[in-house]
Amino acid sequence: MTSKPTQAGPAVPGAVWLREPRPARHAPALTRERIVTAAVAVLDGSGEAGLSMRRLAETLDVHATSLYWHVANRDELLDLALDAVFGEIDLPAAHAAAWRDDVAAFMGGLRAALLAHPWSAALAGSRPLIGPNALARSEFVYTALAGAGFDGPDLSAAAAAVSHHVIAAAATETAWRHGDPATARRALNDHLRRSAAHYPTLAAHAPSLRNDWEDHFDRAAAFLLDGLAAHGGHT
Amino acid sequence: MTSKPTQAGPAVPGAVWLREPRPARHAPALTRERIVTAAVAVLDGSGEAGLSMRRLAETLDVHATSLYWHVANRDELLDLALDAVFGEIDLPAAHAAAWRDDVAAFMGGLRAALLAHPWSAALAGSRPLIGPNALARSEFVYTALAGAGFDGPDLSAAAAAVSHHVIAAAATETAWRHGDPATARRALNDHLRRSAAHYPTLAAHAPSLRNDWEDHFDRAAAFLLDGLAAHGGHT
DNA sequence: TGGGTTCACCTACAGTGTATGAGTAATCAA
DNA sequence: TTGATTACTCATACACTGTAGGTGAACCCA
Repeated sequence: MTSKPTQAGPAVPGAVWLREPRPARHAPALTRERIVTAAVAVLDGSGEAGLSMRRLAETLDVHATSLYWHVANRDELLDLALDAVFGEIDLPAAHAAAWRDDVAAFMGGLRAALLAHPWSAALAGSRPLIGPNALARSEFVYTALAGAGFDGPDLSAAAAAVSHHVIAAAATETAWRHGDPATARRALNDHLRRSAAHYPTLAAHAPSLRNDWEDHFDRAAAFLLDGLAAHGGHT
Repeated sequence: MTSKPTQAGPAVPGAVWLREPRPARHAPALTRERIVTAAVAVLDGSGEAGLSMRRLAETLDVHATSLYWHVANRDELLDLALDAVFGEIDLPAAHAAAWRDDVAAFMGGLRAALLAHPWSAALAGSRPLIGPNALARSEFVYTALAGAGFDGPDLSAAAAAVSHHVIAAAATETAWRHGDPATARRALNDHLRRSAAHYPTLAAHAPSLRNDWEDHFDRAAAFLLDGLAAHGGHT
């Protein structure tokens, strides 16, 4: 009877985080870490659909099935890659005097990391973010908002609102920028022109839309932050 | 030389909306509409990964390649299915006296539609929402917010903030509820317990998290709406 | 030295999206 | 009514996917 991969179990969502990486006895060729960084590189170059186990293995000079010793399946690999992106968010070591600065720093850092890896925002919106790096960043927002006076369900709601806004905005931005950027825009304009009677307000404002993404993001973030400030109590 | 599918072109994102459905001369077996509703049914039953062209064709008593006469490729089919979900949002025919009621109605309707089709929220976050149904709903929010005093870039930023929050919240909710709901939660708790020292605030609040999704959603929505109210000017 | 573990490899399978071309039935022009 | 054209379905085929199962070599500890 051969050895069974007892660690790399079935494909239960979120189960990666219950599993330690294989302990490396003496510098094996493959490591979970090496695999994940290679996966991020492939994802950056070819997007989510462009990551196949065989192609990833090729970049590591290894056969595809060897990856399954270190990673249960492709989906878990995506979890790990995504958490690696969260690891790139760098936050101030100490909290600022004003909670709003902290939250703004988090939003900016998260947005930058997600935009730097265009595949990541869509992924972040579609699965529980419970990797260690994601949790560490969450902790930062939680403490910042707790300092603002939030507590209990309001605290988690506020934190969720902040993350949600950044992730969704980054996902929309990357979605619009992907591939031929003119196409989606032409489709939109075409549609609006043909039925401008139905969408008068939209038609009047769509052209100004989608020009300066960062400005767009900042305005929306300001709305949210002002709303939070009204509830938090503290300044 | 056989006829070429001149309409169903290459896989350019957003290009579905530039293409009319095939004109039905006399009740053909397959219709774009029939395909899309069947696709929604399969998606509802098996999720995004469960939708294959062959399986969809089977439910229509048709061969897989026949679908490509009416739909360019799988990706466009997803675009169409998603827009069909947006079509299920029913909004008040006339605008309410208070803009906030309109926006709240939109948020509730969108959330309900996305949750009714668990595959849809993740999809909505990952592609431009420019289908006719999506645009019609956008128009509603735009006019409501315009009535609140928003204009120019602020208007589109406000509208985006509203949609973003609903989509991201619905995506998170469905992601957590998918499959074995206990697993992600156990992974989170396990992680928090093992390193509670690193995540004190998170550890203190996580248990209360993820219980009442609707309450969670409403609180966050209130934060955003209050923030908008502070900027809009009008009541 | 022997036994057990670690881990990369090979083979194989069922399934995927979709390009291409052939075939059929309905329509239109004459 | 005839012939040509279009609208549409089907069949074949290809390159590629994730991953289960088993094999064998290198290493560790006894």
